[in-house]
Amino acid sequence: MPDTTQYWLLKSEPETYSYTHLLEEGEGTWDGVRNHQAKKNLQGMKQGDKALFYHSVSEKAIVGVVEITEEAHPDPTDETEKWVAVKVKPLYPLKNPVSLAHIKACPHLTEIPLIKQSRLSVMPLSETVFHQLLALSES
DNA sequence: GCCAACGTTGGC
DNA sequence: GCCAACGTTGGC
Repeated sequence: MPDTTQYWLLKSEPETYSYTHLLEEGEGTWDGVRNHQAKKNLQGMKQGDKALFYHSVSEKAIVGVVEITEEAHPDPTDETEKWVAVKVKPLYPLKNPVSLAHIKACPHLTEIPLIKQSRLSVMPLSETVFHQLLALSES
């Protein structure tokens, strides 16, 4: 079987839903998305895909890696049944969180959606970028 | 606290 | 269909 894993970045305010919280729960539903582009990205996710977990606002850093455990289904928090959610489980936290400032300091990473489209909360990453971002945790 | 970037709403 | 007003997100 060819490896068809796709890579993503999920953004959350740690005060609302933190990686620590996800670790405690063991598995979490990624709901509450109310943006069409983010929705489209959620619908593109396949079970087994990997995503970076980014804490926005107060931390502004990538703090961990998660895996998609359930593909897009109706968002339980949405009464209109227009929006979708996925389920994720934590894989491992990063030893050193990768800060936004650190990412911005890398010339080869200035074109990623996290930088160019700061308000998007669910975005695709290429495999290369995914690994480049993880590598920053080691430097 | 401020502001830029977007998205949504509603008047016309 | 256009656009002003307003709300939200998120970086600084």
